[in-house]
Amino acid sequence: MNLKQLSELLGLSQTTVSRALNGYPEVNEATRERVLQAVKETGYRPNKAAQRLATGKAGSIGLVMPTAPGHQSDVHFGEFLAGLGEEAVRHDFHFVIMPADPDDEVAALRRLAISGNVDALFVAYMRGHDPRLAMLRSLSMPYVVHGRSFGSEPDYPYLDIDNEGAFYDATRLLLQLGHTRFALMNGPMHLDFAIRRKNGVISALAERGLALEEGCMSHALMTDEQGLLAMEHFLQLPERPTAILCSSTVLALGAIRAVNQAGLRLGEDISLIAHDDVLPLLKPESFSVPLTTTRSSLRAAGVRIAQRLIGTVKQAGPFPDQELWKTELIVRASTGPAPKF
Amino acid sequence: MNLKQLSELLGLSQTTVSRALNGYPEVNEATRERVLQAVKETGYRPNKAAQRLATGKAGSIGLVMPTAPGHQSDVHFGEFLAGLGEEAVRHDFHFVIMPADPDDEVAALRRLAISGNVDALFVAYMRGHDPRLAMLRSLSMPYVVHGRSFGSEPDYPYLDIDNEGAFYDATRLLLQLGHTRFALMNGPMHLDFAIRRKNGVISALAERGLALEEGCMSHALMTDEQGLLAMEHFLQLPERPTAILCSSTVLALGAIRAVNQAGLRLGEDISLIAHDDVLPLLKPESFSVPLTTTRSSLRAAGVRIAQRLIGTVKQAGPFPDQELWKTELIVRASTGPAPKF
DNA sequence: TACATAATTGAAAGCGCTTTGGATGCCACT
DNA sequence: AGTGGCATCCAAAGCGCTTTCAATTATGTA
Repeated sequence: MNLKQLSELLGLSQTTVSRALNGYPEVNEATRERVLQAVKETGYRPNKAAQRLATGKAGSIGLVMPTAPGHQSDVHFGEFLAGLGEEAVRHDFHFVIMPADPDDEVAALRRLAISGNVDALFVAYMRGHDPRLAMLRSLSMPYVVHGRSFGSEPDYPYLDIDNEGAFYDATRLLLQLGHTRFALMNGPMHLDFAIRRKNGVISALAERGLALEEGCMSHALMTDEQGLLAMEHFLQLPERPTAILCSSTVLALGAIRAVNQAGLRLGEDISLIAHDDVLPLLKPESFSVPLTTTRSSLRAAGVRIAQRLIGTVKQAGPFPDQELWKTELIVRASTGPAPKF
Repeated sequence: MNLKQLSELLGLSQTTVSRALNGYPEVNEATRERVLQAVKETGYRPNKAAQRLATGKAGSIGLVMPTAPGHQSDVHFGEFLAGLGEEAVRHDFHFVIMPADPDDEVAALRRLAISGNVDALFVAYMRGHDPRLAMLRSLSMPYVVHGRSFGSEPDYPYLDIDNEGAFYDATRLLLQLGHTRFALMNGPMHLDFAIRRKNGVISALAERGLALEEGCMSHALMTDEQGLLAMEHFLQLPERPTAILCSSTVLALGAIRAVNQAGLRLGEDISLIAHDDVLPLLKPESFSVPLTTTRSSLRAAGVRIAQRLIGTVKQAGPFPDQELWKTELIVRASTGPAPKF
């Protein structure tokens, strides 16, 4: 069943039927009723491809999913997607996901944009001086960046959390507890959030005349295995750190295992603060020693970005271009006074 | 730049240019070269919407992502998606993801199918007597089911792992180690894999004249929190089970925490076997007590399903309709002889 | 040389929708 | 009766591609 058939069935023109369906005002209410009734009876659905060709709108937002043989799938990605989805489903939007090799993201993004399959783009996993920004700017397609790109002019639409502030505050808390030996367990070095979190730690330490030793910093994928390895390394240092800052509860999972294996007690021998993306899988409050965290819901960010993206496509009012969310510092049992030596 | 402009530029007809681009044999090689060259220079990309309208093919596979406010995002889902993606990217396919309320999956799937946005469907989270099967059959669109639907005629295309066999084997191993008190920590009751795994346990036990007590079975979302709760419950039973079968390493994570908190030793007081989907996040071999598991890579399943789906759309040879993968039973330290009372 | 055959290319008809630019009829008002 | 304004509706022109059918030229064969 297509428009033509439907309109013949009704004895109307395609024009009128189309207008009736799309809520145009210049159609008689009685006629509209008839059309709607016929749609119900025949089960007519407009052909999306045709609609898209005619209007240029696709009703979808695009994103690139980094993936490759051997590439770790990322829990954080799934959670974020759920947030986007939650909002999209309210507006009858869908996603087009372009899987791409992580080394090929710029090209993949461009391909996605000019594929005509999407109305707007969502971009994540931002890096310092991210080359995608220039490309996006040249694209004349709405987009929102999740995160920011350290070193680039912040004149693009983004939603980010205050990573630097979060880790600054967390570090200050530990300083107040008397800690002087710090270690930072971070995400991959080139990623923006990792850079900012590091800066947050460094600047809080600097205020007390302290520095972050080179060996007290790890950059790795945020898996529990990497957390274990990094912590094992820290624990072997001659001047063992007593205060650990951790970029994810997933890393913390492994880190804590290492702490336990070394026979140390979390919250006493070692204090640890992790950033909590509010993954349903890992609740910091139900760790055996509940975790002190900086919290910001990844999912909520997904919802918000979807709102902005879809809103822009539907031209539903202006949205703030830049949003920076504060995180919450939630103190639980994994932090305590620095041990006395 | 569109086809018309490009063809005028080349002094050729749209027909010839189109054929040159799509690899038709009846075009002069020299001409094809010229066209390809011009494409490179102009950066011409065919409009997908038009292509789709003309051919009816979208170059994409569709899937429904269960999501709702408060709905747990599922690590397993992300991992599976990565597998699909890995294969899709090799064929320049993408996904269209339709987020939908879990209660609305049948309707969402139908909407997706008739939206004309996809060439094939992937379906997961199968339930017993799943109502989606009948719908899919009526659809005349290729699809592959991940899992099966207990109680339905198995005449649909699927890829599944031998859940019953896996848990049968695991249970037998524990029986051989002398265990007599079993508990099963399962996924949501209505899901097919949960039903089959339960059956596997029950039939292995039945061979020894044993039964699975009602209180020794839990059905819940596969998160570590649920694992903790279920295990705490098991440990309070008057006849405490010594052998635990667990539907996911994620559940096991919480379960083990409960075991530790109760001051019991894994592999001695309590033996545990978990099913391992090979999540990069959770490696059973790096648990503090390495986990005995039944293993089958979720990601590999994703790759394979994508192969079948894309292959079918491209009409690249026939594929087996039903595939049932065996799991591996990998013995590590979390299983040991039944304790003597 | 004449004719069948193969190799290349093109014109034009869709694919199913939206939207522009009129029609048409009806009414109120001069 | 003449005019302008409304409310409705429609024919037809795209949107940018693929594909059928046909035309043209080159090649080979009798």
